[in-house]
Amino acid sequence: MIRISKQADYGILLLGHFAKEPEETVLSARELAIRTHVAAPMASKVLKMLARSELLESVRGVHGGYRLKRGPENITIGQIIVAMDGPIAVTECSPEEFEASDCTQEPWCPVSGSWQRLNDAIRGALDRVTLAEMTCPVADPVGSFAGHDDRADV
Amino acid sequence: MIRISKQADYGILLLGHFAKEPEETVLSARELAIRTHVAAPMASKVLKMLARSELLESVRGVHGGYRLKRGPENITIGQIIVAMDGPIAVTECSPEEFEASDCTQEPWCPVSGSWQRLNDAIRGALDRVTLAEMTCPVADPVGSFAGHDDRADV
DNA sequence: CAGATAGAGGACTCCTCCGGTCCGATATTC
DNA sequence: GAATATCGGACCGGAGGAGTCCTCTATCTG
Repeated sequence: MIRISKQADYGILLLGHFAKEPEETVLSARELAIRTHVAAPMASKVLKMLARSELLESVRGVHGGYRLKRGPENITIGQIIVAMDGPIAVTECSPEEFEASDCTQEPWCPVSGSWQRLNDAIRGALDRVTLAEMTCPVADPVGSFAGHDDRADV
Repeated sequence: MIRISKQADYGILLLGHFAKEPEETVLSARELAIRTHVAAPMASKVLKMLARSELLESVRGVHGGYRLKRGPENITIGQIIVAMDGPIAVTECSPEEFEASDCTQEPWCPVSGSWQRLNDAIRGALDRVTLAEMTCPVADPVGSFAGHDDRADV
């Protein structure tokens, strides 16, 4: 678990292909679907969402398609996930929606306050990686952004 | 998204109640269900899983129940989530299961290598918070483990 | 020893929500 | 105006999570 949705996954994948092209390159949904081996309607759906989130820019009409709105080094994984899946939060009971939520725990919840920090930690991790770094093929693109790698498997 | 399962949530909640008791306290599933307002069968199920993962110790028979196996400062949120939801990984295509996976992307995937680092980052964040810190009511229990809090909302 | 209590382990059902598809409308080019 | 794209929805099927229940075993108590 602790998984992101498949659509967010696709989003990163699709944007990855933009990052490997020269800036300002326009790629159509169909073209991208072929390259990424994602079903065409699905790719289209994901691209639409990314465009609505200001990560991509759409070019309509013949020879249209999508274009990266910012440089790949200015797009973080966190932003992509938010675009696809909505706000990042591991639990429903985030402070922003305490009232609306059906969290029957709140008054007794011994850990209520600390969720926010956990969420922040994860957000931080996701926002410290840019698209450019993700697509950089081999080397150590991000430094040891995990903090410390001396940890064994969780 | 980027959410943990509800059961993991319950797990943290339940363990939180142990952390607030003196060490070695034995609490029955029924008692905990009442305190946490979690349905009894559900609480029982979660406790069983936690016991199997060596986080709790069970005491059978009359006046039985569960007891924390380690001090709350030696139990991390990451461990609890792993116990409830299995290995932490945001995508299916983790290297450990490349062969078995149906990841049709691998050969072309522009981001394959970097997922591991992302996962590590998240694991790190979750393992840097202990149960003891989560239950500490107000203060700043964990320092700014988010790395930097100067970030706005993602 | 017998009965009551509590956990162990699993099977089982319900139902939400994700993944995926499709269609009609609109915009652009030639 | 015909061809090609995106845009914005609605729509559906199924996997898997959430939750329940039942039986078996272990332990304590009277």
